[in-house]
Amino acid sequence: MTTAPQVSVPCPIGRAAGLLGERWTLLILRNANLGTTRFDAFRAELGIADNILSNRLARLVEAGVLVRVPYHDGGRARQEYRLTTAGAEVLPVLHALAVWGEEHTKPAEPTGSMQVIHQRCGQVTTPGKVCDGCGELVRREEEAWVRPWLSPDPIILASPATAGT
Amino acid sequence: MTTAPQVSVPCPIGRAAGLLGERWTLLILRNANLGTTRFDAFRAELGIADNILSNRLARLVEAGVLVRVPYHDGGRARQEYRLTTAGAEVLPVLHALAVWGEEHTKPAEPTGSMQVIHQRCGQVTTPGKVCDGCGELVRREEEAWVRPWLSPDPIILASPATAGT
DNA sequence: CGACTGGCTTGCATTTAGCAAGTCTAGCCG
DNA sequence: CGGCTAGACTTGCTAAATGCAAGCCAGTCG
Repeated sequence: MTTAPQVSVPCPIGRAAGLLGERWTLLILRNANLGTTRFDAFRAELGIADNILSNRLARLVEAGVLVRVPYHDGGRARQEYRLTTAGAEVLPVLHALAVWGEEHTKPAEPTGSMQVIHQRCGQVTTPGKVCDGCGELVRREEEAWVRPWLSPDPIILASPATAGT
Repeated sequence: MTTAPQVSVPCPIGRAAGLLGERWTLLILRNANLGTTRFDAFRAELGIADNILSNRLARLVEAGVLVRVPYHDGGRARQEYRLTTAGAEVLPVLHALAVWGEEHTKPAEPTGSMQVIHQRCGQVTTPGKVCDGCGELVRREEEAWVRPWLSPDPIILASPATAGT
């Protein structure tokens, strides 16, 4: 495992990087925060190999970042990977990466850039901060992302699986 | 290269993760932000293999996150790797990781946890936020980290290499 | 009953990472 | 002046991790 040896070092940054810094993990969590839950959907969206996706999902479940929830799809048992609270709380990391990436890296070909929208007031705002439009704290349930290279429609962030579910 | 294929995808998170999410990179940047500049020092602090360190430093220089500055040490030419502005700006990512790691991961053996101190008022504060003690914005030059498993002394964050240097 | 789909596991081939040892430059020591 | 040492790397080789392709199994559709 790539960065896993670091998972129990004394530095919290080292531990977080040891788990989240493995290849694909941050991308999986990004998509999970945007509502992806199924194995196939992750595979299709990320272009990740099956065995690695399987491995990563297992590790994230083990780490308590995702939960595996069986559900029924027309009578058939299927699995869903839902965010836990810990998974939902990687959001600040994603925000920080989004800001840094927007500022310091360039896409291969110019595309409209990602935007975070405060659904309550409808304004575009800086990721991870108080709303630029209305000055209020942007709550997770009120936050949506626009990723114009995929679709012009905003995507509201997924809510974590509640303890009872 | 581990995550490098992602460096020019349209999503800024993907691009940032493609560069910063490579193994060791976040740890190198963490230490660089704490003042490490020399090859040997990174090697000793991280326990990273020479060839990989060499490779990562080269990639970070290429990405504009670090600059290689030759300097004189008693008449001998040495290299120093200094943060650029882009390198200094990964700080929010480190803050987010520190908070998440502190909250959702456990060290192998209990140690005093990492603390961020606002030097101006001397208070411990939450990483990446307005000072919990005095309510003012914590500027980078006023921020110090205490990492008690290494030393009880606070370490003031390194300032990036100025354009002229 | 055969095909199909979602969610995986298995088997290699290819990349990376990790370790050890070697190189090169340049002071410093006696 | 010859040998020694230190910093900053390369080079070679082994051990993991990644990627691709194929296979499997349960259930549902036609």
